[in-house]
Amino acid sequence: MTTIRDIARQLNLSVSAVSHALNGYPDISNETRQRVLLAVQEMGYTPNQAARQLRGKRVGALGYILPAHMPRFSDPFYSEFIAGLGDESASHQVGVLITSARPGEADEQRIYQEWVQAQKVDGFILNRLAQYDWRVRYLFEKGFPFVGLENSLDGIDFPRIEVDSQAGMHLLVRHLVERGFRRLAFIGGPESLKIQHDRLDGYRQALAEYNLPQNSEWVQAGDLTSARGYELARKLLAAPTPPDGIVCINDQTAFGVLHALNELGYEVGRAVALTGFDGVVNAEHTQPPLTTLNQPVYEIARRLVQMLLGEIGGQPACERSVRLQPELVARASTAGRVDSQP
Amino acid sequence: MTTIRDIARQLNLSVSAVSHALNGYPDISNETRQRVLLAVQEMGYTPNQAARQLRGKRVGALGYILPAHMPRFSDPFYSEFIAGLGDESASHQVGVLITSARPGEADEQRIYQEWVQAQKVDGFILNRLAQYDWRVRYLFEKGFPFVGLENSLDGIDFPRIEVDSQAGMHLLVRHLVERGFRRLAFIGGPESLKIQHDRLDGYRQALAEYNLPQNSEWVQAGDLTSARGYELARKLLAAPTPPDGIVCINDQTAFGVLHALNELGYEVGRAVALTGFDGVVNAEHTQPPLTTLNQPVYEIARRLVQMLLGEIGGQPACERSVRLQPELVARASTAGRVDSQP
DNA sequence: TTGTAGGCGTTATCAA
DNA sequence: TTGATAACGCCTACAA
Repeated sequence: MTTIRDIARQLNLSVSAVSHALNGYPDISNETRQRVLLAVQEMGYTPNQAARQLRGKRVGALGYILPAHMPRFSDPFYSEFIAGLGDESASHQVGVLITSARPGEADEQRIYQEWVQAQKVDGFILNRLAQYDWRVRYLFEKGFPFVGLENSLDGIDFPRIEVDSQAGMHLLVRHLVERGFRRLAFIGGPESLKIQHDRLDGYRQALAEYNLPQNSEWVQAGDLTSARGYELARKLLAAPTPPDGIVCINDQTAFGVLHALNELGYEVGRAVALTGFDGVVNAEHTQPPLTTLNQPVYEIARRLVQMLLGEIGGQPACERSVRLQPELVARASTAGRVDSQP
Repeated sequence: MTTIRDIARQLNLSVSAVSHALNGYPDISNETRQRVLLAVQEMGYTPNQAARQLRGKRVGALGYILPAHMPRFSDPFYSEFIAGLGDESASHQVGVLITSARPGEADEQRIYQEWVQAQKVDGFILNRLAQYDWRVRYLFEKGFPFVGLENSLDGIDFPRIEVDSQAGMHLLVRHLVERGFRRLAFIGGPESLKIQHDRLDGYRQALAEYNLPQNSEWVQAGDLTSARGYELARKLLAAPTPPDGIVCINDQTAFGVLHALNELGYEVGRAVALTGFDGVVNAEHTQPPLTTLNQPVYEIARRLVQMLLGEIGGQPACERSVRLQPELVARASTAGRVDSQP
């Protein structure tokens, strides 16, 4: 491994001269600097991260812990999100250290603590925030930099991006009403999740506003997977008064619901409407294509990295909280109501 | 930050005593060891990675560079794969350092080099191998540990998992023939990719074996995305002699093809058959559900991590090359041929 | 069984 | 403008 000493020896310079030349200090002759740069090129030298870090510099890595609930964890949201994190951090010459943990389990806590303690990363990106989130309180208390997608209710003001779920749900419900659907069910996610509350509240408020019937049986708690969406859809449709529209907390859930609807012979978009939330690419290619609320996942991920790097670099973003409006993407799954039971 | 010295001071011990106690040396009294362990617990001490690494130990991170071709990169294959990498590495107390780079571009090369040079990671996991892969040659030459999903043709024997694409294609084509489909097209990926060659070869061999018609217009080069699958399907079906079956290199491509087929009014599974490759969860929920060759992506990722850790720890796997057979998952998209043109 | 000392590669401080 | 030297936190011979 080529070290800074090798360069120094090669050029008959001192280590510190080389270091200065490399780190852009102004007190080095231009000629020397050129010689150093050349040698670095030729000998293929890259500063050793560990040594640098030990000396008090940044680690050059951001932490992200994938909330993988289950072994066969599969959600295109995350490939987009991670690609966004990766692209943006690569462009700033930092990496993203990733591992996965089942949310809420002891392991998860251990990993966060360890990465903080051992200084494995310079900061964290959080998503899938809980209403009251242990991670937020812990990191804040430690003074460790972090940013989040969504907020928590812990009363801590951290840099974050929020997607206006409630406004989105209003858009969606209005759209459904306009297309003639009135008996709207909601398939959500785990109780503890912040987005579950926001989206469910949005759904309820919108129902009230448009004088739509409310029915506690129409609200089901899923787990953000297609498999669960599939099951709950069958359950909903077997009820005495089945809904004529199903609003899902995310696209992945909607895919499962769509499967069930197709299998049961419903004409989706006509007899029953269906909507998702996220705007993943796959939603465009379902049969029928899925109406959804698009969040610019890739851009959000990039922005989060920017905010976090600012935070780490000691330049806290002037705007602590960025609020984005999801965009309604109307597709055939909500084409318009026509009575035709299977 | 709590350091090993803090612990030592607290207990009136020397640093090395603590170090020994922690690293399981036998020359420490049991009582002392207990006291140390307790203090470590109480004071929340975790060894500093950087210092440890500088001292010649492992970094505690594996590298994976996501081959993200495009901004809105979205493929459930990767969320499964990354979850597998994350879960397995977490259980061995190491992380996965991830970034993304467009395959083949200069950036990609720079990142690999930098991570090797700066010792950011202990080893690499490669996938999407090219027929002749720069990364394989580079890492091998540097003596840097790595494992791969798929092989390359560089004549280098590295630890890897291979999925028998050719056998898989045989299964698939036989299945299609049995169901009455004979004019089979193939939508593949970029020329340079190893899997493109393997799967295309498998397709061609199987066609020959079953005396099926070959037609160069039926072989299209996509890019593994749904969007491109959608376009190419429309092109294929507009041809003078359209196929009655479309074999896709991966599920994601097949999703786009399915969209096109549905849109054009084909009865998928009857008039035209469609198959994917990967076995992502979403393939189960399409309309109709997609016949595909299942690879145990999650398990593969875990196994790769195990192999890589063995390699790093100086215990090269006895089996350098694990060969897996993909499993045919027959679903409605290949139900059986019935003549009914739209 | 415990303590002392040297060094891993960098950067920062100070002196030349 | 450059050079010597001291940390950073940890591990490990070797000495006590």
